[in-house]
Amino acid sequence: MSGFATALPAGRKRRGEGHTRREEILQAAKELFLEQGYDLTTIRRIADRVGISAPALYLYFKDKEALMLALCDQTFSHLSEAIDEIEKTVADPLERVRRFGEAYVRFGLSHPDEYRLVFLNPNIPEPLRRTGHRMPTDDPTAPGVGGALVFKRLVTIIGELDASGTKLNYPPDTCGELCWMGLHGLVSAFIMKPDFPWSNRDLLINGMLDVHLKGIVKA
Amino acid sequence: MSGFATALPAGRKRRGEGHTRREEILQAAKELFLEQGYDLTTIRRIADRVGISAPALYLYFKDKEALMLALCDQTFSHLSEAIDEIEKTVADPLERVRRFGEAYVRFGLSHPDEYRLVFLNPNIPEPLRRTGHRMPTDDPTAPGVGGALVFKRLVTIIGELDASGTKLNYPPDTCGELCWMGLHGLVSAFIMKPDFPWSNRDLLINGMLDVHLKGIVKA
DNA sequence: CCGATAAGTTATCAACGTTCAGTTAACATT
DNA sequence: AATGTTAACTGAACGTTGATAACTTATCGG
Repeated sequence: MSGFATALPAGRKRRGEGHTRREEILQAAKELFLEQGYDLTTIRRIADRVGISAPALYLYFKDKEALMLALCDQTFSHLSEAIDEIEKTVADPLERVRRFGEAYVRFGLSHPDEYRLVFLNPNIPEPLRRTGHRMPTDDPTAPGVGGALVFKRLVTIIGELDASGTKLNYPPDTCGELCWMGLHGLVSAFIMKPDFPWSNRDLLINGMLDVHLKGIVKA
Repeated sequence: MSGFATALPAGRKRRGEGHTRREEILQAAKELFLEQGYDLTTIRRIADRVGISAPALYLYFKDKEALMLALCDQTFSHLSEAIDEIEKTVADPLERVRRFGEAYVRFGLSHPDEYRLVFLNPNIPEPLRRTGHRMPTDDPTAPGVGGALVFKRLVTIIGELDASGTKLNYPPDTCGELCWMGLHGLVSAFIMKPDFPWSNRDLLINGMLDVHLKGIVKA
């Protein structure tokens, strides 16, 4: 047993100059997805950038969708780490919620393609669409669940806000859902209509956070 | 001058049994888009359902994107009519905003597929996505502006709220954007994750409206 | 009937995701 | 050192896609 899931047998040299072809592919795909979006990024172009043929890509990923989902999970784990950091360093529950919101929005805006794929993609190919966005699943290792887990953590944090004695205007679940919906609407709008003349971006982000934080806790 | 923009010269008979081929195409495309989404709906399948060949479709629409945009406008004109009704019957500015929000959410929830088509279709062709949904345009006859016009009307209504003397926490534009983003997040969430165990739907709708109305006007 | 034009066809294109069948490179064993 | 095995890879091809070109048919006014 190698203990090195996706690697070759130990000592084995590879064709390409890179050491882990899978990582090379992920990197190239990530660059291209970010440059041109999902649709315009073709398997052939990814392969070209890596320096291999298109079919070689299928040795590492079942299809284009699996490749993108692998990238999504990889990306969402970064957001999850940012939330870990907040939970470790921020004590005040209300401040935690705000910091979560800031991190969430920042993440969405700097990873629009991954955000789109996970949170607002109804046109995903059939097998993926059948399971919605995998939210109902309870297997955290399944591909594509990163977004759902992050959402659940916000609900948890707001639940702690309630437990810490802060009086809420709605049940904790409802507060969490409202807050997430607001942030999600904000991020979606920026992503889907980037050229629209929105008023100042930071004003909108802070405004959304203020509106929801004030609206959630009892006056 | 015929006054019948897309029609044939008066008295002219058509090949198909339908009277306006363009409408037939729109109807078939709408059904297929709603059944299978944008990507899975092919030009050939639309043509099949209408009973014509694929290239014939290009006699009526420049490309697949233009067809989609025509559908978007058609759908959103219905929402626009509902807003006309509110503006005619509701005098109080704050109440107008709330009623707008209710109508917007109701529209989204009762036309989830059309809403998806216009506001959260990330697999829309790249050139279309780059321009958002053409929100920046100021030509009201241009295709694809239906959603944008509705949004602008909210901003206008909130602007009147400001003009009527109610003090706002942010500029009217910003208030409108925040409010729309919140409602959009709400509708999107319900549409995209209908199976998620959300808390009570009406509680969330009213909660979102309360949160934003209270957050927008000065305490 | 005729010329014009609207409406539609077949044939075809390049590009896409993907699969197939075969080839090369690196190892373990003899 | 030759051999067999297998991972890694390639070129050619398949079936579809959106879209175009070139051509045909139907319907009209005159």
